[in-house]
Amino acid sequence: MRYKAGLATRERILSAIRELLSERGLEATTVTAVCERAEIGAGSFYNLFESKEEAVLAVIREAIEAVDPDPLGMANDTIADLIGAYMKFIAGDPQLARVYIIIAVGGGLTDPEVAERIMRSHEVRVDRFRQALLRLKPELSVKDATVEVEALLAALLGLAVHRMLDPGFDFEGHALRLIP
Amino acid sequence: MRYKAGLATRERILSAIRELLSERGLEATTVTAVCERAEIGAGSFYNLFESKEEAVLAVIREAIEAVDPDPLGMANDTIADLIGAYMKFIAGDPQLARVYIIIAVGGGLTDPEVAERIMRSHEVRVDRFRQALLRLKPELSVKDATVEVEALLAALLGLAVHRMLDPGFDFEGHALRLIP
DNA sequence: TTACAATTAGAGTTAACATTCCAATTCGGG
DNA sequence: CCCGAATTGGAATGTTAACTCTAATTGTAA
Repeated sequence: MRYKAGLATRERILSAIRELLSERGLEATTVTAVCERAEIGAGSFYNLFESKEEAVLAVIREAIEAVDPDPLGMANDTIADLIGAYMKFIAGDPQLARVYIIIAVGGGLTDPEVAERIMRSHEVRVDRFRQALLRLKPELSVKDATVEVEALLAALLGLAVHRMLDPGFDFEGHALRLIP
Repeated sequence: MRYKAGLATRERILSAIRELLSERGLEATTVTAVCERAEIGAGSFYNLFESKEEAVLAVIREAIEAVDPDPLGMANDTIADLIGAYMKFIAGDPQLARVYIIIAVGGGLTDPEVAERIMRSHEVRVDRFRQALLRLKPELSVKDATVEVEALLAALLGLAVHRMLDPGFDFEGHALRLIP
């Protein structure tokens, strides 16, 4: 893959996978369906990806990483900032957010690599939120701060999941109410 | 299906589906895998169920119903009672709880009937929690009570999802902290 | 006990899936 | 403009899924 045409096709494939994953789930994301949506032949797909799994994992990684944008240099963010960033991800890129939720719940079970990735990204998030919370309430013990942060993140996750099931759900209103 | 043997086989099939769904997700729940685990031939399966879908839907319905046990006669429950019942479902029947979460998130997308069922069961839950909350805090408007209840249910859902991803997660401790 | 319906196992069918192969076309550096 | 490499579509392959068929066995009501 060195020519422009190849790179463009690669992007079309990844877009098709993103769409199919978020609209119809992992089961419906077949190579045939991806090729149809990307308007390419199967040969082109396998010219650019080793396997279906590799291509799907690329999108899944992308979704997991998108949950925590700018992992560096946020050392002074407030809890409100962090919640805002989470809201921005969920509301601002609903497609990738759906991929994240679907994979976190459905695929995290099956694929140990995905499960590992999700848990690791969650640990990072807990750390960051905890630091922000301790700056806001220095009187808390680390343990109490951890509990509070875990509850906060679970609530955000629950809101995100609910929004996915019910598109009319006021995710942002509820997320704002979670700011301590 | 009128003989005892048939009924027993039917139960073995439903158990196998419950196990496979909760352990390995919808994709891995194939008729072949179900028959292997239930130690029967494919002929027996199709003697008892019209299709794979019918059998899987039977388990899914069971899981959705289990979230709200005893739908009648809880008119005087407190919020604490209702949260306790939810906790009992999640912690007391982790297998069926996993099925519920997996289907609510992964399958609710694909299958409109499942999505419909999940939303309906959610409405019922909101009603029941709201009534309990209004008994506890009569000064709240219906609107405010709805918002509070939606946030509470989303938090419970988030905790349940998290517990599924991380079996060591202290679901019950966090759920108790949600009692108003 | 007997007769008939229910149950059973597993081989066979069909379709969809991931993947491979290849001949034809397109790309772009020299 | 020319040539080797990249890219392409689509037909071919092998596998696995859901489901059907059938002959043999088992259950039970009378």
